[in-house]
Amino acid sequence: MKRPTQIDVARLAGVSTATVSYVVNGLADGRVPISEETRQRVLDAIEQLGYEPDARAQALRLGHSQTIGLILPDIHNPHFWQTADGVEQELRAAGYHLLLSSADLDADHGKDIFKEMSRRTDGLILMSAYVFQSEEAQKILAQLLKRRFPIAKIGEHPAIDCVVSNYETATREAMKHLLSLQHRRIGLIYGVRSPWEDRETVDLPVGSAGGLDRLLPYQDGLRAAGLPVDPELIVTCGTSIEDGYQAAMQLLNLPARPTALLAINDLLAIGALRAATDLGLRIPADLSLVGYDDIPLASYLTPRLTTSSKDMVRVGREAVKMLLTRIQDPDRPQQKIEVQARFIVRESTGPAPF
Amino acid sequence: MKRPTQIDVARLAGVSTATVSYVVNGLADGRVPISEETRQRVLDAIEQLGYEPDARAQALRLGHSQTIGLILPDIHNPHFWQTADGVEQELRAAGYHLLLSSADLDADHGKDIFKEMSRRTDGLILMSAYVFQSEEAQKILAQLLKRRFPIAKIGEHPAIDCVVSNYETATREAMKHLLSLQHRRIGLIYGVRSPWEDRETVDLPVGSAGGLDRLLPYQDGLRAAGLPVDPELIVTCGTSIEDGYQAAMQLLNLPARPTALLAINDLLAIGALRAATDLGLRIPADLSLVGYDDIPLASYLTPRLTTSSKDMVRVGREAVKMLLTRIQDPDRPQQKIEVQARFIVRESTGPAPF
DNA sequence: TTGTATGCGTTATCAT
DNA sequence: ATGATAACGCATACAA
Repeated sequence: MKRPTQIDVARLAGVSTATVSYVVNGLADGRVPISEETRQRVLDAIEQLGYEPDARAQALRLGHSQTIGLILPDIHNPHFWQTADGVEQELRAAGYHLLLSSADLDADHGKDIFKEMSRRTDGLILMSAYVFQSEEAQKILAQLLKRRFPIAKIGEHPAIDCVVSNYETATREAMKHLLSLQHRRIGLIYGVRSPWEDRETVDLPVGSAGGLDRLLPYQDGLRAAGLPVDPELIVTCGTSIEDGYQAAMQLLNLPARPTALLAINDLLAIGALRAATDLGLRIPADLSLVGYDDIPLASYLTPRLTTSSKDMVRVGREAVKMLLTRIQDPDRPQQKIEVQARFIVRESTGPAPF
Repeated sequence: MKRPTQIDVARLAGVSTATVSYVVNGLADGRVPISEETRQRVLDAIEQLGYEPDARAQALRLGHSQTIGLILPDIHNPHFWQTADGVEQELRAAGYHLLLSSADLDADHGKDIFKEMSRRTDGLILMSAYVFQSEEAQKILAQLLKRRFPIAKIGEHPAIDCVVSNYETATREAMKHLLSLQHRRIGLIYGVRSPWEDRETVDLPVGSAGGLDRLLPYQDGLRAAGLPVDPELIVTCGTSIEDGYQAAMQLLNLPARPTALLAINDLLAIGALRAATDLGLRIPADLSLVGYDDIPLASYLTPRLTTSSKDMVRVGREAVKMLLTRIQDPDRPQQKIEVQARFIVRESTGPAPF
């Protein structure tokens, strides 16, 4: 009653395992050296036994498993789910399978994920994440690269195929937008801290994962307008809705209350929106709010959220394409694709109150 | 420059591959028949070469891959992400890996997903989905069961370990709630249609996947209160936010406008909320709205959404536990776990307007 | 047109 | 304490 193998089929059909393999694989090279009669016999045996080739054995023999790995920085954020969505779609279209893992909560085990994933897949799609900043992880990554293990990264990287899409330009536009609306005190909800980070007090993260693509242009925008960068207006917090709520509460209870809030992602913005409502503040009349990521909900909220969009589904798809071509041709020069982000003005921003 | 194998390590350390295997595996049976000296030598060689055991070969040899598959009915719905989240967490804790696939868009290929997943994993977690209603799929499922391939299902099933959690009771409560608030015309946004279904006009789906656990109690509730079941008040649609929006628009433009709306999930409810807002209707003053699933956002919306919660993260975890015990002991009698859903009254429901 | 034999990288059983 | 070696299930080069 256990899984039948090629041998079982061969026995039942009265042929050799090679023949079984031939008919199963449709006879690789164009040539079809199998008589219709035995073919049928084998097919019948397969049908009768319910034979399915063992993917593990195939993987060993063939040297690949048609599986690629995706490591998400934070499985709770819809932003990343959209990416996963795109990745899954494109992979499936290409006949590949998706091994999914999340890195959150797993600071120390980051390197293990890394190892484990690379051991069981034909390629990896990485996203900028804290996990990869550890020395351990970097070492493993270097090793994979040396071995030319196929990797594509979502987010900038000097030595890896990558699809980059950051919020620098979009943030500049957002600041211009806010500034032109006469906002002078603009708060930043800088939700970049993962739960596990609290333990080991990590320094400010690098790359867009750390939200620097939003933090820096924010500061620049202020300075360019001759405004001070008030540290009081930047609150660093976690990435959940509740974090956004708390951060906004803190900001909105400041003696000199900001008239606009930049939340580093839409989830945080939703928390902020709730906080504003709870404080009796009307948006955008009393407070302007801008988010990031343009999650599907953003345009259905009341008010519809002003935000920036990265089209992560597209980013996910591009990453897959990139990875697949890399697998196909390991010698190809390093690739880099840019997916433009765009700033979208909707209803949550308006003129500063007097 | 390619992946080093046991043989490479053995050569470099001047030992046999068996010895390498011994030190890598920490010497299985308690007994440790390896001298500290060679041990070090092997370890050094491993370090130097950056050797990692090949998971594919291990899988073949060991007969398992520490990987389980999860098939999501609709990757776009946060409800299912939560499930995946729980599954991923629990799996990781148990040292397993997650092969993820989505069934949406893939009516015809449903059976293929099925096959492919079972070929490469040690077990499967299924959710109620249309895909499995096809005869093809049923046949494959039957075969897997006969072969005693480990499967756990999220949603009722007569012959499979399952964790069930439906909305029957919750819906009854919701109806009672609405009725006691004097609502007499209650609309149902019945978002159960997948995009691909349009092609082949499928009959009404079975099981909670089809939302019957909400439809039936809804009708019963009405009848029990002596109210008619007006087909006009039930609009069947897709599962996206936009679908919810459109459905609500249709309902709210009825000559005899309903005073309350039941949306089969929170996404639809959010669409409905937007529609109400666009029509100048206030919630809950002019219209009561109840959703399902209690997605994280639900309690941050304005108004906070009255909904029902299934705790899908928990469901996901339970499913994994179930599957893992099944793998460990294939002879165990069929299991079934119920996870209670609860109806949560928040701010989107109130007394019917006059 | 089909069968034989070999190897993919491991682990585990037997020797030594 | 360690080394040969036989599977695991499959795909293929080569023979027949």
